[in-house]
Amino acid sequence: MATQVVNAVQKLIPVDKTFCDLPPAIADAVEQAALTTSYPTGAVLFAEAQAPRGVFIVRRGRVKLSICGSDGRTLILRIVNAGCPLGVAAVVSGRQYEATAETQEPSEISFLRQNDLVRLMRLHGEFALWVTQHISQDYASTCREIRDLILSDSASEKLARLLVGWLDQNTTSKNPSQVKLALTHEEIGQMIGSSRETVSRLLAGFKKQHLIQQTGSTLVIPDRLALESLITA
Amino acid sequence: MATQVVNAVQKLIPVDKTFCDLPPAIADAVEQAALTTSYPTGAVLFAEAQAPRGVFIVRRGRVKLSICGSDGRTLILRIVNAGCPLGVAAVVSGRQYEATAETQEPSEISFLRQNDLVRLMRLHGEFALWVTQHISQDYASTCREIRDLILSDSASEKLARLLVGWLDQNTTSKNPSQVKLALTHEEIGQMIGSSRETVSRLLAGFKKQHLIQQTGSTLVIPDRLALESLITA
DNA sequence: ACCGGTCGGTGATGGGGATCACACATCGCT
DNA sequence: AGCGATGTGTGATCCCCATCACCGACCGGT
Repeated sequence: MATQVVNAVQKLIPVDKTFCDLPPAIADAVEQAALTTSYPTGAVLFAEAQAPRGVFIVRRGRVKLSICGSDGRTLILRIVNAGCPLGVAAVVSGRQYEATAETQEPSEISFLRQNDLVRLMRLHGEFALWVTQHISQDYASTCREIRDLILSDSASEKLARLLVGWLDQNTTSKNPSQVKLALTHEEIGQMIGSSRETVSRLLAGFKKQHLIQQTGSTLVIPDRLALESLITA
Repeated sequence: MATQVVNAVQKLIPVDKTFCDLPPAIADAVEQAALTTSYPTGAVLFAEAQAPRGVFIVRRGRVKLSICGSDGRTLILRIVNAGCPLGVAAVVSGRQYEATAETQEPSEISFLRQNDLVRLMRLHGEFALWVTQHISQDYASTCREIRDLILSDSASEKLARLLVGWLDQNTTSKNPSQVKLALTHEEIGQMIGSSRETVSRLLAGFKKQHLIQQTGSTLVIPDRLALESLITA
């Protein structure tokens, strides 16, 4: 609820890789202007409706982006991995942060002040393009979110879609039909816009239909197509 | 509505104003690369999931942006007025158009090919910044849309919010509590994610509570605060 | 071991709105 | 006028899911 921005750990951290996939010259310029710090789990980088101070670029870790309705319910927009800038839209448009960003694990995050971002964008069209590409992806992803959440509406469909989406992200794992379950039922509910209980019941139903198996925090999806068949509904 | 349908689609149109609020030098560069044409009502500039060809910049008129769910239902994202670029996210990210754009009245629209857009952005950081600002606004508006549509959910709340939003856009009219109703109930339903019948019933209810009055296609909202009181819900 | 907190399962209940099914109005067209 | 197309009003029905309520499991701290 009333979480506050953690300003505790301000230690400078050397980051090995060049800045994402930017040309070295520009990456250096960005690197010089940015301040990279380390955050513990649960740190709030910025909160919805705050005035923008600058952008955060995730160098390592995972950050949860969420928005909060007037009734107090929460919707998780997406989980952001390393390489992505956060809060760009707010900084560029000068309006307030459009969501709340909270680390989900210890993370290293670069901070770039508003002035520096705009200055660098004006200076390097290439950098501006990079920034724009990321916002574009965010925009596209948000549009998909809208389509999936509003125009579907059986909750089981949304859950199935979420699980299949997780499968797609798991190109890293050796076992491609396996998913590490890093979210609580409540959080899953916040991702698909439904209640904790519904998620519980749906997952139980999926198990009963042998669409998924769960051992500990590991989900196994033996038949991906069966799950996908729920989506066309 | 159809007084005189302009069907000379490929006719070049001289546009009086400089390009939105861009510096003249850049505006000229953009103007040279762009092709401005005239469209009748109902023209589809691009459709969801098409491969991007370029961006469209609305010079005059109104364009409806919508997305379409797997079940065939439609959600109207927003109505875009003059001055706004369309389809930028798709072009910049190289993915498909994220929505469908359709003119709602005879409009003049500039087209800028993908290559030219990227070239101009790379060349003029200022232009890239302008583009980015517009996407940022789109992104913010989409986030608001998500919050309003998913985290609220009484339909009456959404409708009230829509009406109040229309009031805010009407700074032009002499009578500030008056709204021209340019959408059918079906389209209103598509804006708030509910069915035509629900919109009908809700509007009837609002009238019965004297929250709105309707004569022809003109809505009068005598007590804005009363409507707003429905929103906190 | 005791306890407080977070998490997960599951029943019962109720309501909001989608959906179906009409009827009526309006408008443009031939 | 006559006719289709389109938009609107309203009743009846039904079902999904939010919500309330409660219980058991697990985990860390003292």
